[in-house]
Amino acid sequence: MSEEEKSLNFLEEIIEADLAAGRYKSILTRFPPEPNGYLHIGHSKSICLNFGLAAKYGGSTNLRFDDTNPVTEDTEYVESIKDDIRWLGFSWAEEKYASDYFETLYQYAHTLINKGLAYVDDSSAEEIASLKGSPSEAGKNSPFRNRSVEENSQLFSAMKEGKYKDGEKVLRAKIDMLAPNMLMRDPIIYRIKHAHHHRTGNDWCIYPMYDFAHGQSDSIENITHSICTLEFIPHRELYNWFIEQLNIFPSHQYEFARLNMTYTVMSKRKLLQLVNEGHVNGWDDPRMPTISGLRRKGYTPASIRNFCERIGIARRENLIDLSLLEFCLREDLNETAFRVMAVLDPVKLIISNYPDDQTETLISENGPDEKMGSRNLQFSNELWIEREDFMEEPAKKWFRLAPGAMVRLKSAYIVRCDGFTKDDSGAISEINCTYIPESRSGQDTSGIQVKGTIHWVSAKHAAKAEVRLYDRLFRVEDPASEEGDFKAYINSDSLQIIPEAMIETSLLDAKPEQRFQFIRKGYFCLDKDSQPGKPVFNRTVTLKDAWTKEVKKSN
RNA sequence: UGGGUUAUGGUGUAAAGGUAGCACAACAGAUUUUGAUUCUGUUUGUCUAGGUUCGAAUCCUAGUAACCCAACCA
Repeated sequence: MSEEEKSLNFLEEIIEADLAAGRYKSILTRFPPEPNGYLHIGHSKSICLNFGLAAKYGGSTNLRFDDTNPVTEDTEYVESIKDDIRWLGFSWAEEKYASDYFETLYQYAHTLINKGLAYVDDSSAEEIASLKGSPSEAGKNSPFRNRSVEENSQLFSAMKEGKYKDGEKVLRAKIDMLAPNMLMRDPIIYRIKHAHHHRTGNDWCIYPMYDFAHGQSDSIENITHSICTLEFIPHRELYNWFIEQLNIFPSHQYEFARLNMTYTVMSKRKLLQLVNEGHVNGWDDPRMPTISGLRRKGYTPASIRNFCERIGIARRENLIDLSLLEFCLREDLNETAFRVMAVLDPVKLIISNYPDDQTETLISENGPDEKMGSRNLQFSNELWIEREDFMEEPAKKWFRLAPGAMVRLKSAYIVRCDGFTKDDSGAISEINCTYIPESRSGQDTSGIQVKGTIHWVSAKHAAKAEVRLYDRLFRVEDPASEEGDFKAYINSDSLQIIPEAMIETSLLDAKPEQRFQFIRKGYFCLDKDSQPGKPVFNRTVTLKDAWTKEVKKSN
């Protein structure tokens, strides 16, 4: 074990080196979402990283909302983000907002102006863009670049006072229009937005840009390691430039590769489209890769944390198999979920030699671990079994029910199929069996060995439930990199609703977010749409299924 | 005037000049009152071409490929 712990990711190496060199007494990280959408599984990689690193090295983590763009942000998102982080199992040291620092940031801007390092530009957005050049073409200086410190100072103050309309003026850092890094070509650091901010209301009509808020906020909070994703690499030069010019606490930015996962999309923009255009039913639709969607689907916080641990941290682009996430989920659920019986596609099984007026109470274990206890099951001569567990003409290697064949009814008796009846459409309507009285579960003296065990529910005692089965949202592994609109690759069969599944009555006591294994069918949990007496279950994940694979292979 | 970042099995991720390891996936077998779980085993890899070295995924040289940067978004 200690051998494995020796291999550190590159951030752990940096931190250990910093600590060993005495550069910091302890580390402080931050998780900095913009409150303009819901968190997704990609964010959980960042959350686990930032909080995990701090925990590992005895530091702490701030939650900071990067709320510098009032037109896209909302309190609704702030609350959902906090919920999701707490649900994942993390606690932040301090809850901060970039907007807490608007006054300080404004003063910083004046500092820059006074040093001759910022100027007010009256150019239009188009003019600024055209003078900016391109990656392979140098930029040109703005005609407003050489305004005096006094004029800039006055103009910037006037911007703050609301003397100008949106877009009329901006404040720019005066760096180098020839810089190969586009971000160093006099980046805009303040723009005018007469908009209502979810926290500061109408106090401000100028708002700092990301680059003039993020690093400064890190610095103000004394963040030691500011960890972000790869696309911010070019920002690091600017990040450091501001810290140096402002002479403030030197936080350092480090970048890692964001999470991509097969059969889903991870950009907020795309997820927003799925929600707004009705391809899913909201941000917490169980098919969404959002934390709230995964949570509603039945994912456990531990499984997500474990997943984030296993995928590792590095600096190369990656596309993680969805199957790894599902593996982590099953690993957790296998140990914790109670086993119950539910029949999703019911067909009637009649036991001809079991008295019609008799009901028997059987005992079934709740799980592989004895500590999970047991419960009572009602047994009678009329049962529901899964339609797919009967084959009129059995395939090879089939060891479920078929004419003349025997199977064990889980926790009950062995039955032999004597015949069946069909309805007018040719579908099986009833399966006739006899049971072996000496084969009762736990006290079997029949000596009969059967290969198959199937689940069942007593028809006379069954309750009903709606069951929702979810499949992957997209038909292709990487919809975002596919040609054309990613929405063309949506899996139209990602949701299957079973209006009336037959469930054992103990499931009527299910609590929200309580997870079950429906034996042989998968893991399920109660959905928030449930009403008293009218439960709704979501399939969290299927069980691994060697039989279906076998069938596919022989076809 | 372009700059930056990254390349290890199907997918991730280790190996800091010295046995290419681990996990997922796949495949095979054993156990099983869940065709689940568990257990055992197998297959598959250092971007290319040169070079240095007793020895290279690692160092050097030259290529190649992928990704990021031209919002008054973050």
